[in-house]
Formats: sequence, C-alpha cells, structure tokens
Amino acid sequence: MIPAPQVPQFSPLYRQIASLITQGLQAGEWKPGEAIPNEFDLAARYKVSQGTVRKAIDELAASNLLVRRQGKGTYVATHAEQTTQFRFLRLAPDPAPGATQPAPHEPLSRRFLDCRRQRAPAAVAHAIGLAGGEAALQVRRLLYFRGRPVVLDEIWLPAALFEGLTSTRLSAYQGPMYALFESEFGVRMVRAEEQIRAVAAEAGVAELLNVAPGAPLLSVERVAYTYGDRPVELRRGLYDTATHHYRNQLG
Amino acid sequence: MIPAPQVPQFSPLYRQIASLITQGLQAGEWKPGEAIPNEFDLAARYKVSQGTVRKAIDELAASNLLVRRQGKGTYVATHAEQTTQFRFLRLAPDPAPGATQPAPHEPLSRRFLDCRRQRAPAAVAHAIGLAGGEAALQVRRLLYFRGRPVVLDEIWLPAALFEGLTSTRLSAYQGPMYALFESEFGVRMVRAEEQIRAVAAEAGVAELLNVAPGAPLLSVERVAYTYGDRPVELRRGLYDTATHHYRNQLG
DNA sequence: TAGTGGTCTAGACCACCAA
DNA sequence: TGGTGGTCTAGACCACTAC
Repeated sequence: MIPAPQVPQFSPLYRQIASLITQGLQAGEWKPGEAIPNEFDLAARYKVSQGTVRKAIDELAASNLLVRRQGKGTYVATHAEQTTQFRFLRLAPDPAPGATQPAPHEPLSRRFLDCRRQRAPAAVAHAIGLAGGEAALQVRRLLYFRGRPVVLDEIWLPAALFEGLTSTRLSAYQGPMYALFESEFGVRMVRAEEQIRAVAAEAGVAELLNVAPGAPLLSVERVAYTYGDRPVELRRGLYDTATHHYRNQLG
Repeated sequence: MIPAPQVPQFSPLYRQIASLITQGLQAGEWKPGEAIPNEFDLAARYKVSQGTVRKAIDELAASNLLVRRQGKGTYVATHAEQTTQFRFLRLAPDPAPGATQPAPHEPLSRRFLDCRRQRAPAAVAHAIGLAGGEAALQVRRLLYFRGRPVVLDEIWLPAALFEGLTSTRLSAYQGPMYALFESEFGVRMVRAEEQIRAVAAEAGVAELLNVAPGAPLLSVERVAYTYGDRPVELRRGLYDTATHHYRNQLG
C-alpha cells in the first residue's frame, strides 16, 4: 500500500500575511510603482505584530514582488525601471578582448514585425493554459543592439487577456514589453522558466538576423507566469551569439 | 568635481557574525556534511542574541553555504548530495512529446579523457587568478546520459591547489567532481557565473560527441568561485542539445 | 525634525526529529 | 522526552530620506 502523501497543513502566520498582501497586489489595490502602507499600518490591519508583517514583506521582496527603500517605504515592483530592465533579458555584449570591466548594457531598440490573432498550436495552447479553441495572439519582433539585429522573438499570448494589442500600439510604446503589459493590461510577469538549446538558423530567420543560413543560434524558450503561478506567455527567442552571450549566475 | 564614492561603513552585527561563521567554514573548523553548533551556543560564543545568530545563518543558508534541518541542526552544505547534485549542472532531458510531467534526471556517467599539467593561455590564467607562469591543470572529460555522450568539458584549475590530481584518481571517484574537490583538496565551489553561446561543432569535438561536424552546440563557459569570491576554476562545456536543454529560472 | 525601513534583544511557545 | 530549528511578540534604538 502506498502511503498517503504527507501534506504539511501548517502555514506560519507570516506566510498567510504574505499571501494576503499578494492578493492585494493581484486585485490592483496597490499598483506597480506605488508604495504600500508602512509596516505598522499593515500590522494593525492584519492584527499581527510589526515583526510578522516584516517577515512577510521580506519574502515578497525576495521574490521581486516588492522593493524596499530604506527611509522611504516599500514599493510595488515594476518592469518600467532601469534597474529591473535586464532581469528577464539575460543577453549581454561580449567583453572587449583584454578588457577588465564587463561591457555595459548597450542601447537597445525594438522592431515589431507583426501581431496576429491566431489559433495556437496544441503545444502552445497547453503551455499558456488555453482551453480548446480559445484565441491567441502571436507577436514577432526583432531586438537591435547598436543598430544590429541580435534577437528574433516569437511571442504567444492568450488573446482574452490582451484585447486591443496591435502592432502599432506595440511600436508606439517606448520601453520593455512587460512594462506595457502591466500598465495597459494589468498583467504583471512575476517569474519565468527558460529552456535553452543550440539550433541552426533556417533561411527566413537567417535573413532577418543577418546571419548565414545554418549558422548556430541560441534558442531560448520561455514560459512566463503572473501572480498565482498562472502561465500567460510563451516566447521563443533566437539569439545571435556572435557578439553577445546569455549570462547566468549559479548560486 | 566627481564626488568621492560614498562607501557605506555600517555593517550590521548579523553580517559580521555571518562573516565570522564563513571564516570558520573556510578554515575547515566545520567540514562539509557536518553540523555546526546550535544557535544558542553560537550566540554565547559571539556574545550576541540568538536572533542575531539566526539572521546570520539565514543569510548563509540563502547563499547555499549552510543547510538548515528543522529538529536536527544546521549543516555545512556539500556537493556530495543527491539534492545538490544538479545545482551546477543545469542540463535536463527534454520532456517526452505530450508528457505532462517533466522528465526525471537520468543516470549520468563520466569518462575522463586526460588530465595534464600545462601552461594556461593568458585569458585562462587571468580568469583563475594565476600570476605569470604559474602552472595549471587541464582536464577533459565526457558526460554520458543513458550511455550517450552529451557534454564535453574542458576544465582549467590552478595546479597549486590540486597537487596530485590525476586522470586515474578522477576516474576512480564516483560522484560529482566538485564533491571530490571538497573532500580531497579542501576546495569548495560556492558560486559560479556562466556565459552561454551557440557554436558549430569542430571536427574533433563532433567525433567525441557523435554529432555531425558543424552541428550547433551550446557553449557554456563557467568561472567557479570558492569562499571569498576567489575564482578557482574555468570550464568550457560543449553541450549537445538535440535531446537535452539547459534550464533556467528567472525570478 | 518626522517618518520609514533596519537592527537587536529577550522571552515564550510551536513544529519536527531522534532515541 | 529532550534537543533543535521555526514562529511570534513587544519594545528600544539605529540608519536613511525628505522636508
């Protein structure tokens, strides 16, 4: 007889508070960039001590939902910030030969190729939680560093969450796509999982990225999640790594 | 006039305690796998409250130097553990088509090709902190999943730290290389940085990995650090991603 | 100077593990 | 049952920011 899985029922107070705060974020009670109430006010509201609220906020700050600023307050994290800009795009320019300092981030520009309402292939629909037949949006875009194309992205989104998203609207917005998602559609990307492979460039792709057909490219497949671990984006990026690399920290 | 950089002098007590504990780890006072003293004993030793020790340990556990086990004690982390096994090797088998569960980790075997004492190229010497002319060890090995070669690693180490490391000794050891390093040479890898690119397989590499010449491979360049952020390994891995992928979490 | 987050303490009690 | 880490509280004080 297989023993029933021992599900630990116990959940400490601070985790319950963290969950309540997350619900407030999800419900839009506090918007990205805004400050949440101070620790004592939250403690009074939830009828716990300040230390417990503090530990709850610690957790949320550790998972990048909140940002603490000593002396000022605790703020809702946003993708519309310089410092958070490259949290999800891990591509960096190669260091110049002999350089001791890592190369700084280069100016980046975006070009949107198309944005179509379309039936998603089964694998895609499954990944972003679409029931049979629900519509999806497919966006394709190029990223340029120093005027050269380096990344080709193909992005799938549930159409229901992004009604009114068009190529022109994407092009008009200056700044990261995820910042537009959170300000215009109330969808905030919280975490993502990536699968990385090396592939050979197909003809059409090669032309867009200005590389030889068959050239090795990095394939980066990402599923991005919003609050409550709901998957809301599938993205396949093809990176030309001739002058750039994907950087990663192992802890 | 450029303002002098404002160096924050203030360091909270718990960080000083964390630093003292780290020194103990570095000095080998507590060995990988062993338990450190309980929180009250440490508090008495450092003349602070248990809460402060606790916060210090929290930090060290967060950076994977220590492992807490409720009801048992706090232990020095080790690479010789199943759970930590794949913390630095981020290669996972592709899920079977239509599978809902991610594929489990596959049995892995290692084959060492050679281990030579050798002058390191300048770039390598610089990366692992070798002064001019100091000797290095170069190790090459293959990793097999299900009997098939998937990874070719070329590894550079400072010879001074690994006196007596030979191909036969590497082959004799069952388990991760980093576990051997920590138990036999007292060098514990704490964190690493990786740069990932897509490259085309050269002839010799292609043969070893059993792929066509020119096939796209993942190039994973790693610098691994021990205590005190000292770089002690440079590793270049070539991964065949036909049936596997490099997985990454973005938080 | 007022308000916010950050640190430190002391003590009570709870959850988990092993013997 | 005893020992360990884990939680929660209450209060004092420190460091940083803005006005």
